[in-house]
Amino acid sequence: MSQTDYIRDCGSRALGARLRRISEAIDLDATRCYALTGLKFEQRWFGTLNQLRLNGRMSVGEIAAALGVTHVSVSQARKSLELKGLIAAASDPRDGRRTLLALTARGEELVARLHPLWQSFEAVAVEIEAEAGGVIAALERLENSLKRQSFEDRVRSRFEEDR
Amino acid sequence: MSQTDYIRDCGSRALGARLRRISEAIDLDATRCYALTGLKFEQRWFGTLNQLRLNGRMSVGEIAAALGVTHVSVSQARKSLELKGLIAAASDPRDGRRTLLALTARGEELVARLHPLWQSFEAVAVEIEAEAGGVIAALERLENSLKRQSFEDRVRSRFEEDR
DNA sequence: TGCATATATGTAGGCACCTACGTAAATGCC
DNA sequence: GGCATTTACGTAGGTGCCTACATATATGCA
Repeated sequence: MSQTDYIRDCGSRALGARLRRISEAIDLDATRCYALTGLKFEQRWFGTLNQLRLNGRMSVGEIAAALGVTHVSVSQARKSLELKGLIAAASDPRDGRRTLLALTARGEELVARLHPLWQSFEAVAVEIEAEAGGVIAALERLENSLKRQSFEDRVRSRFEEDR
Repeated sequence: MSQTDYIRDCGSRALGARLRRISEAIDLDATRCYALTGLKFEQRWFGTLNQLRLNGRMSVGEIAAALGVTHVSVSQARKSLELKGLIAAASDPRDGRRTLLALTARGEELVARLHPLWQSFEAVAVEIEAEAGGVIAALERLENSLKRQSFEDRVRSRFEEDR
């Protein structure tokens, strides 16, 4: 059985593993690209920095929602961003539960410096999408399918039906 | 900017992050499904166990190649599998560098027990592919594009061209 | 006003992979 | 046969996310 057959034939893990592998390949390449700028940059910073660049001050939860990740993920990235002096955090005066994040001057500088590279990333993503045709649309359809009925739900009905 | 726009517009991280997120969602659901069997199962075990089920004794490198992951990944999964007595490892008499892995009787048992669930996974993956239409094909096209020219390469030419 | 419930986010530990590095065995060439 | 190079895989540390749990603040209702 070739790898393609393995992947086609073997269910959730095959699909999940494949998605992850492509994701990791892209991320790794991007990490190498940051080296072009001579900067030490953590991939996970991008989402948060970009949101703050676009929208200014935002709460942890808002950033998480915009990125489609958990607040924990943002909370954790935020720690290292603060350590590097790229963002500042403050409690929201209107709601003591919220933590507002904003770019520091240093963060603004870094973002400005990285912007050309980010534009290259974007252009390449567009290029690949054009070349591979319909990837984003396919992923959207996949997401919608899973939203309609989760993987777990589907397996449960089949598995319990078969027993 | 809505999340969809964010994802469409923002390059490598957007695509990479999306792939990862879907992957994680599927993996998490699958983890929950293992609970149906009352077994404690690590997702990363599936690939190796399945390969050994299909092919019998295999080396670390062979499994890694079949799964499309690094040997390190297999080497690490193997450790926990051995701890659980599911596989046995032995040096290959024909090549002292190679480590051959095989299912133990206990491993065979577990695999037999999980097989119905794995079949449900497979059926659901097929169902989703039918519903979402062309996901596997799109991923293949994406993989082929990246194989033809890596993300890094593409960014490099654009970035250095722009400077 | 008080209390039950909801919301926001931080901490801890875990997951499944990766790269970098290291060591041993095998191969190939002189 | 000896040595340079290649191959195989193990170890160490890291990445970027997750769930579970916990704590504090806000909201809504009696």
